[in-house]
Amino acid sequence: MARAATTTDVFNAIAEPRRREIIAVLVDGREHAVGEVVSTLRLPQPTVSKHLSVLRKVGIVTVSKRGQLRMYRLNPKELKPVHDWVKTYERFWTHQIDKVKERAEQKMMQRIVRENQSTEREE
Amino acid sequence: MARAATTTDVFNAIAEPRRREIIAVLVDGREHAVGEVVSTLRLPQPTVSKHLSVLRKVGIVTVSKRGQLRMYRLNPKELKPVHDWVKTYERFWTHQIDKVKERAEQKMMQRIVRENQSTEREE
DNA sequence: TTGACGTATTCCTATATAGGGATATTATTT
DNA sequence: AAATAATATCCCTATATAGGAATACGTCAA
Repeated sequence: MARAATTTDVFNAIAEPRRREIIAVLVDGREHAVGEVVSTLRLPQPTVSKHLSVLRKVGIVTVSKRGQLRMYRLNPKELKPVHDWVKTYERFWTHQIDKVKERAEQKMMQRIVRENQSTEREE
Repeated sequence: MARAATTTDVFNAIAEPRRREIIAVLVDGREHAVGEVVSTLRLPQPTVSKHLSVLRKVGIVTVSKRGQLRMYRLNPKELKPVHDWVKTYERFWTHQIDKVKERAEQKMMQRIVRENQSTEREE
């Protein structure tokens, strides 16, 4: 079997860096014409249109016609599944600082223990 | 150009649902043999080995030999880039409730405005 | 109507899967 | 050494890109 289509779900859609760049351009929540994205990212227009098509198919963006313009708007709640998934693993690096602290405290304790042992020996 | 390799970065690696399942099996942070993953997910052994290979190449898992076993361990901090990226868009659904309230208030205001306009016309 | 503009679509090619099946590799046991 | 066990790798096929180039499509303006 081949790799799942990019339009299968959000995870596949956002794997492409250019699509994440396009999402970043739309982050202000307002409508943007294709041409705006093209000039902002300096990519060929067909490239942008194709990527926007993928994002639209998975629901990350919505389109509306304004004259001859196609206005794209970010639909950020479609990114929530990704957030929910990765949130499960957040604690691993969030508690990293605590672990560093913990190790520092352990070393401190060991030093104190050594000093006490020395003192005991001296007595 | 073809699609970027699954081993290009974490975003491409986690696009495959089976790989996310494997990550979930390893979430306890302990070492797991390939056979454990195979029996847990009931997937063919070569399939699991191939997916683990992809995860290893992008650093999401680490391997160590224990006799004839290969022990895989999750390296969750490699998922942080995904978390950091999607965190940018978190506010959009976190403040969703506030937005609903906001829209309700706007409608209320508009109703009041309309009522005042009617009153003005009547005067 | 004709032309210009903004955008989508089609055609092309090189590349990379994911899974199935078979087999190679490495370690262990008898 | 031979058999067994755990895992990785190889070969195969169907499928799906992403990007470039050309073109079709829909809308606006003169």
